[in-house]
Amino acid sequence: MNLFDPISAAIRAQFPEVETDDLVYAPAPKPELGDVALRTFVAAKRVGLAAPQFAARIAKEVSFGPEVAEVTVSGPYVNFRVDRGRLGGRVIKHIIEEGASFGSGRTGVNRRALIEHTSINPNASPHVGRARNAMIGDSLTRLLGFEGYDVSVHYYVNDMGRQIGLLVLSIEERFGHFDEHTPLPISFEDVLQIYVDANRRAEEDEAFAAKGYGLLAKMETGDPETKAKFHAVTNLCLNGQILVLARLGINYDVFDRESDFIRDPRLDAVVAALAELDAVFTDEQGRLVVDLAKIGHTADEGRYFVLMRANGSSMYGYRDLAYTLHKMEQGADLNLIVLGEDHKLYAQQQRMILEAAGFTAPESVYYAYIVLKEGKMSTRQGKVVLLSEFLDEAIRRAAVKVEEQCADLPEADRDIIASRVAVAAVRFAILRVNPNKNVVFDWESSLSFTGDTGPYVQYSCARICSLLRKYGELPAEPPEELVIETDCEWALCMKLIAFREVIASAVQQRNTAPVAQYALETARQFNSFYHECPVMDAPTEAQQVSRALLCAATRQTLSNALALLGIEVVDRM
RNA sequence: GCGCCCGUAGCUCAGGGGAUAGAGCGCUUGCCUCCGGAGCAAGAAGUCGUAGGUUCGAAUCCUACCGGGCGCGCCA
Repeated sequence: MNLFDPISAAIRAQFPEVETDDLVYAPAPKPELGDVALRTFVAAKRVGLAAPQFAARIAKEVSFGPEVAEVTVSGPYVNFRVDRGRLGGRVIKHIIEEGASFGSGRTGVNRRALIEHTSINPNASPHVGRARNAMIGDSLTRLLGFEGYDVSVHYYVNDMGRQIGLLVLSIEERFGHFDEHTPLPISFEDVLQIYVDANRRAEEDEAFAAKGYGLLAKMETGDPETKAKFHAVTNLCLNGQILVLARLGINYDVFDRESDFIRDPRLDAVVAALAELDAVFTDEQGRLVVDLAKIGHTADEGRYFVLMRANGSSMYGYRDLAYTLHKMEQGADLNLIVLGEDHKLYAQQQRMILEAAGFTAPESVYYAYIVLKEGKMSTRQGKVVLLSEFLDEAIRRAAVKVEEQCADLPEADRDIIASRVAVAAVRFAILRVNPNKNVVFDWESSLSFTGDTGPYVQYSCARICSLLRKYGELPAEPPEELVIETDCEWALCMKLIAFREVIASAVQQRNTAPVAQYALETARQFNSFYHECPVMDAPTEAQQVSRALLCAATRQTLSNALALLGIEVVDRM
């Protein structure tokens, strides 16, 4: 459904050389100028006229249908006054018919997508910086699902590595022997401090650090006892992490363990292909190294990529190649991976290697770090704001507010509302910022419930719910034409229909931040309408129905937008 | 040093070739006998990092510089 198709068709009837895509519509900058503005720059070029001349000819020569009430020219712009009731009616009807899928471009129907995100080291409770990855990944998952993709969410469990080795050592040292079958003597919450201590000690105590590597080497050879210990520790951490993330509504379909990709037979083909190109060699110290210069890398920096250590143990990047091949073998139409911007070069190197060997790499989505005022977060140094603490505080603050607003509701209901509001605040604060920007973490602004926040959008929905409860039943069949007399009703209609373009662009850019921005603008537009236009007390019944329908369509649109951000609406708050 | 990203109001952020650059927070002022004040309306606040260039038109594209973030051979 394209609202201005009739206008475009009329113009093309007169000027056949103009393409539909050349005709760009936007709300007129001021309501006095008209309802819709057409920019003629592109189309004018096509016709071979200067934009102002072309605009004038459109106004004079084209005969428009009943949708258009008035045409005026302002320089290169053609401003239309349209039949608001007719077009608005079409918009509302469309939204109500589409319901929860209003806005979807259905670009993913009958297609499969695989997305990997979060993939935190299973060593401690996640901090809000890591959560940015999870939220972006989860939001993209929802967006792809909305578009019709069958999405599978993968979490790569890095259950190998020196850091896990150090953790295992420390726990064993302090609490004695354990394995996969005896319950660990510690809880998830204890791990962070143990991890911090272990890292500090490894810096000073060389023997300790070496023991960590030793454990890793044993792990790599498949020693069952070591494997059991690693699994015990990583399971504890992973389960704890999953629970925290689930509180934010983030879930996963598949957990892939790094330790399953040691010495993967698929890697032989990759190394053989690289050897064919003379791009892999064993260096003087016995390491297996890729020379990326042989496969298209131009800079000196990052030219060499080590696959295996001299002692024969594999590097993370080597195992990751196998994992990527494993993911690509699933045959999804779209493969995404969400990575911190510190992984950019690494991901490029992986891509180069895979493509040189005749495989394809997933598409990367990057995000910049959330930093503290004091500098960047570091789990190793314990310099973090934990996601669970952040969420706890958000819930605490939301509960206070819900208590005073919804005193009549049972406690269980209030708890649900407080938790949804808290999640809205937390997710919105992070998701609304474009991922390529650093975020300086601030407790106050990210836990605010007023202004440009998730709860503000939720509040707008709750307000509509309340209003529609009082209004009563909406007509089953919305009328073809609405009564739209004020500028703010019309502006709201225009805002609602713009949702589809926002989604299309979000899908294309793999970025849901604009969806958050859109939700804010729409909520603001609605609240403005709400204060200016009474619904129940509108002068005529036709007007009451029109406005009530406009409210319902707004709620649907906001609810769809919030759903993509992983935020649930509430009918009271 | 080289590469990638960012620089817009006091602060946090939108806008990423087109009409007078927009929000929120904070500040000033109105609005609850009125559908929810987690709200609305208005005001003050900007050489869009700097300097060149491309264009009918640049916050937006290009180049250089400045400032910040990230990365650059046996961490993951």
